Amino acid sequence: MEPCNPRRNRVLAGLPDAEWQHWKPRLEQVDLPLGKVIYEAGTQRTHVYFPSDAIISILHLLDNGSSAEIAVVGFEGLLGICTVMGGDATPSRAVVQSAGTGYRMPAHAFRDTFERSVQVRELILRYTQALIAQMSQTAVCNRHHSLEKQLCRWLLLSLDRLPGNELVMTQELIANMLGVRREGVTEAALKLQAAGLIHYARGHIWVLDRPRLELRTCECYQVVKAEYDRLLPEGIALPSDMHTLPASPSCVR
Amino acid sequence: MEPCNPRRNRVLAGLPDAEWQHWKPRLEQVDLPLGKVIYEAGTQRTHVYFPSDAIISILHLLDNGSSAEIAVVGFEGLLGICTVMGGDATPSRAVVQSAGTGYRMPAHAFRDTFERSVQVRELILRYTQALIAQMSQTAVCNRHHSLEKQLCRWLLLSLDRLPGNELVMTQELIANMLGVRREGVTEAALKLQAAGLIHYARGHIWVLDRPRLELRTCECYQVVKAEYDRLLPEGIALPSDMHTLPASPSCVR
DNA sequence: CGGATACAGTGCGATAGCGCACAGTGATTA
DNA sequence: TAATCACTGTGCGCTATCGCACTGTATCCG
Repeated sequence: MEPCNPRRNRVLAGLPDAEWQHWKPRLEQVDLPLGKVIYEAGTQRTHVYFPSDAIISILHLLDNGSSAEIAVVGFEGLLGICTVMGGDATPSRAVVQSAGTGYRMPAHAFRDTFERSVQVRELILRYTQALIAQMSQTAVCNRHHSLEKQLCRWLLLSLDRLPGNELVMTQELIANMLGVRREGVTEAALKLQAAGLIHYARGHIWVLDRPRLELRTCECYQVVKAEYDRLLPEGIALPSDMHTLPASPSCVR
Repeated sequence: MEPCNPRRNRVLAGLPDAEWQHWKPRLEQVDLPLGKVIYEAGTQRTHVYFPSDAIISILHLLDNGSSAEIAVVGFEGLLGICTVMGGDATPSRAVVQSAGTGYRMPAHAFRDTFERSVQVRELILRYTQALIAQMSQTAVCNRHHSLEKQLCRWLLLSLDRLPGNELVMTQELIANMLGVRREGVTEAALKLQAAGLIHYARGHIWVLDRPRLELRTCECYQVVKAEYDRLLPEGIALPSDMHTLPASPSCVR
C-alpha cells in the first residue's frame, strides 16, 4: 500500500494545526478494497474512518434482504460520527463503494478531541449536518423521483468524490445501492448511453458529458451539493493533487 | 392557553437540576396549532422548540410541490438541533402535525448551554442520533414498503407521542406526510378499518387494536422505537401525567 | 334552513418498477 | 482452445401506485 497524504481528506485538512499535530500519530492508513464491510449494522464502532480517495456507502438493510443507500462518504467527510453521538452503533452498514485508501483513528481518541476542542467539535458537527441533509434528501428522492433521475444523482455524487471521470462499478452494485432491480439500472443506463452522456462496459462507467448529466438529474443532487458547500469550508471540490490523475482515459470507441 | 408542565418534555426532564434552573427563565410557552409552519426551509432558526403534547413533522419539499415527512418530533425530543450544528438552517420545513402546546428557547441561549455543559451536550447528541436513525429508516421504508405498512408505521409513531388513542388528522394530511396520494391513504385506511384495527371519521382516527396494528406494520416502526429506547434514558413511553387523559373515547358505533 | 365546504369513497386507464427466465458476450482460466 | 464465469441486455406478465374525474355525505355557517 503506497503511502498517501492524509490531509487529502477535507476534515483532516480542516483541522487547526495544533490539533493536527495531536491527531497525526493516532492515524493509521488503511486499505479500502471494493465491497469491504467497514461497519456492520448494530455493532460497536471501534474506529473512525477518513477516506482519502475511496468512497464509502452507508446502507440500511431490511429484514427481507433488500437495502438502500442513505448517504455516501468520500474524502470530504468521515465515517463514524455516531461514536461522538453517544450510541456507539447505528442500524446501518458501511461498505466500500469505490476502492481506495483512507485513514482511521481509534474511536476513543476521536471522542476525546471532540470533547476537548471547540474547533474540532464545530467542524464535526457541521459535517454531521451536511450528512443529515444528504440523508433526508435521499429519503424524498426515493419516494418521488424516477430511477433514471436517481441514477444520474448517484453518478454525480460519486463523481464528485473521485478523480477523473471513471467509476469502477457494476450495474448489480448500483442497483443494490439504489435499492432497485439490476434490470432497472440496465434500462436507465442504456438510455443515458444512447444519449451520449455515459459510456458503459463491464463494470466500468465513464461519464462523457457531465453538464448534460446534471441537466438530467433531479434537483436532489444540487440541493445536497449546495448544503455541503455551505457547511464545509472548501465544499467538495477535488483537492488539487487528485486532479493530477488522468482525467479522460481513451475509452470511447 | 392553560399553563402546562414543561418537563413533560423528556429532553427538558432529562436535564440535570442545576441546568434546569438555568433554562427555566429562558423558556417560553407556545401554542402549536395544527398546520402551523414552525420553520420554513432554508430560513434561519431563531428558537428551539420542546413539544409538550404536540407533534411536529419535519417535511422535505421538492420543486414540483410534492413532499415527504422525514421525521416526527414529539414530547420525547426537540426541534432545532441544527442551531448547534453550525448551519442555522436546514432544507426542510417543520409543521405541526398534531396540535398542542410546547416551549421554546432562543437559539443562542440553547447554543450557549450546549457549549458549556457536557451533560447537555450528551443529551442533545444522543437525541440527534435517534433522529438520524428515524430519518434513515424512513428513507428505506419509502423505497421498499407498501403504503399500507407505512400507514401503520405512521399511526404508531404518532400514537407513541399522544395520550389516548385518538388522532386528529385527515387522510389528505397523512397523504402529504407520507408523500403519497390521498386516495391511496383512503384505500389503506379502509382495509385497516375493515379489519377492525382503526375507526375512521372525518378527520379523526381511533386506534382500536394497537397490538394487531403492530403486527401489520413493517419492521421500521420497531427499529426506530428500539433506537429511541436505547439512546434516550426513558424511551418514548408516555409521561405519567399524559395517561390521566381519557384513553378510550366512546367512538365506536 | 339552504348552501357551501371539507372530507372520504369509487372507478378507470396509464405506467413505473418488480420478479423471473433466459440469451448474448467479453474476460478469465484450465 | 475450450470451458467457465461475470456482466449486461431482453422479454413478459404482474402489481402497486398514480392522475384524474366524479360521487356521497357530514359539518359548518350565514
